[in-house]
Amino acid sequence: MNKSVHGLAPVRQEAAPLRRKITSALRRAIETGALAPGSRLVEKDLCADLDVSRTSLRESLRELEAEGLVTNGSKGLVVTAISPREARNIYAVRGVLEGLLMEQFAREADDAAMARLDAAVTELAAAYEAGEIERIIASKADFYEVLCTGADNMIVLELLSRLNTRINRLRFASLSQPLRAKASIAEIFALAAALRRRDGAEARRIALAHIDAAACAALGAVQIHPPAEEATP
Amino acid sequence: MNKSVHGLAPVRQEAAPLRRKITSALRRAIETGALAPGSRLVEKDLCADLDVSRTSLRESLRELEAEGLVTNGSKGLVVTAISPREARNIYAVRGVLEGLLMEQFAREADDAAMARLDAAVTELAAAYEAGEIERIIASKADFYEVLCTGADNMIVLELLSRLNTRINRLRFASLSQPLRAKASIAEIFALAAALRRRDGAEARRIALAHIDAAACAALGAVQIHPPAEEATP
DNA sequence: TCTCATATGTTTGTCGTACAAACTGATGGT
DNA sequence: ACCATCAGTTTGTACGACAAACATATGAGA
Repeated sequence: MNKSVHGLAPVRQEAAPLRRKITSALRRAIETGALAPGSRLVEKDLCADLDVSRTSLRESLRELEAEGLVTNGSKGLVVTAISPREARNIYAVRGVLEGLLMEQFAREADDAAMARLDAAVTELAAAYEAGEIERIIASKADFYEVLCTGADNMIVLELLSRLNTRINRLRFASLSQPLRAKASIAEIFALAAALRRRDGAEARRIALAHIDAAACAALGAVQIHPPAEEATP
Repeated sequence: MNKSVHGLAPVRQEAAPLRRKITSALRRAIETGALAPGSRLVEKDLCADLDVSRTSLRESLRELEAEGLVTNGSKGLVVTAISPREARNIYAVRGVLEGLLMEQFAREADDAAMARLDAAVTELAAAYEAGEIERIIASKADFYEVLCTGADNMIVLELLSRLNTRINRLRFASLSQPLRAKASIAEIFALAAALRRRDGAEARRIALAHIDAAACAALGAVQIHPPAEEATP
C-alpha cells in the first residue's frame, strides 16, 4: 500500500471528526478498564464528562455497539463483559486467523514487506525489552499491520483488530508478566525468521504456540488449541 | 442457549428500535444490490426514502460503517465495493473459521445440538431443493447458528455473520447455479454425517471443499485454499 | 410494620431545527 | 479555453423537545 520510496510515514489524520475522537476515547477507557465491564453507560453523564453533544455521543455509541465493546442489555448500554469461554474462543479464533496470515505472508510477501517486517520486529522487541505495555500494544498493532499488508489480506487485519480491542484488557494482564516478555521476544524472532525463509507451516506453528502461551498467561487456561488442530493426515 | 424442552421458537423481537429497522433495511438493500457498490449514500435522500429523521438515519449509518458495509471515502459515504482480492480473502478466512468451528462442534456438541443440527440440515437441503435463494440464505444462517451454539463459540458466529453480509451479493450469484445446489446438498449431508461421527478433521475437510466450491462458483477463481493449508507434518 | 399503588424523576429513542465548514457545480469574466 | 468567484448541497455538530420505558420514592391502607 505504502508506495513511497523514502521512509516517510503517512501524515497523521489531523482533522478527525469529533465522533471518532469520542469513539477512541471510550474505546480506550474500556480497554484500560477505566470503564469497567458491566458498568452502565449513561448518555447524559458521558456527555458531561466528554463535553460533547448527545447527538455525537450516540453516534459513537452505535459504533462501539457494532464493535461489540458495549452491549444493549435490558438495562440500557453496558460495557460488554467477556466470559472466560469467550476469551478462550477469541484466542482460538486468533490462532486460526494468524495461522492463515502466516501462510499467506510466507507465500506472497515481496521484499519491501520483508523489510518492513524486520523493522516492525525490531521495534516490537525493543518495546518488550522496555516493558512499556502501551508501547507493546502499539508495536504489536503495527506488526500485524505489516503482516496483513504483506499478505495482502486486510480482512484479517480488520478481524484481528476487532478481536484485540475486546481482549486488550486481558492483554494488559498477560503482558505485565516479565517472564512472558522474554519468551515473547524469542518467539517473535523465530516467527520472523521462518517468514523470511518463507516457511509458512513453521511460522504458523510458532504463531499458534505464541498465542497459546499468551492465552495461558491471560487466562490461566491449560489448552486452547487441542490436538485436533494438528491432526491433518 | 435455547433451553426449551418444547420445540418453541423464541418470540420475535416486536419492539425493535426504529434505527434497527433502518439498519436492516439498508443492509438488505446493499446485500441485494438495490444500493449498488460504489453508489453514494446521501443522507437527505435516504431520509426521504425511508421517511425517518436524519438523527436516526445517521446512527444506523454508523452501525453499517462499523460493519464495513459502507465506507467513508473522501466523497462522503459510499456502499463498499469488494475487490476480487478481498472476496478471495473473505472466502479464505471463512475457510479457517469454519474449520475451527467443525472441530469444536465435533468435540463439544451435546445430543441436543446434534438433533438441532439434523433439523437444520434437513431444512437447508429442502431450501436448496426448492431453489429459493432467500430461503437458502436464511436456512444457512440458521445452520451456522446451530453449529456455533453447539460448538459454544459465538465469536465465530459473529465474525461469520459479518463476513457473510459482505459477500451475500456474490452468494446470490453462486447460489443461483442449479448444478452447485445439487452438489451442495450432498456436501452438507456428508458434513453432518462426519459431525455425527464426531470426526472433526473430516468435517473440516468437507467444509473447506464446500467453501472452495462456493468461492469458485462466485469468483471463477481456481484455488482459494492452496496446498499449504494441508501441509501439517 | 409491611405491602402495594401512585406520583415523581431519570433515561432512552426519536424528531425538528439550526448553523458552520467543506465540498460541488455553475456562472461569468478574461 | 481557462480561471475565479458565487451559490447550492452535503456533512458534522449542537440544542431543545417530547413520548415512552423504566426506576425510585412516597404515601395510603391492611
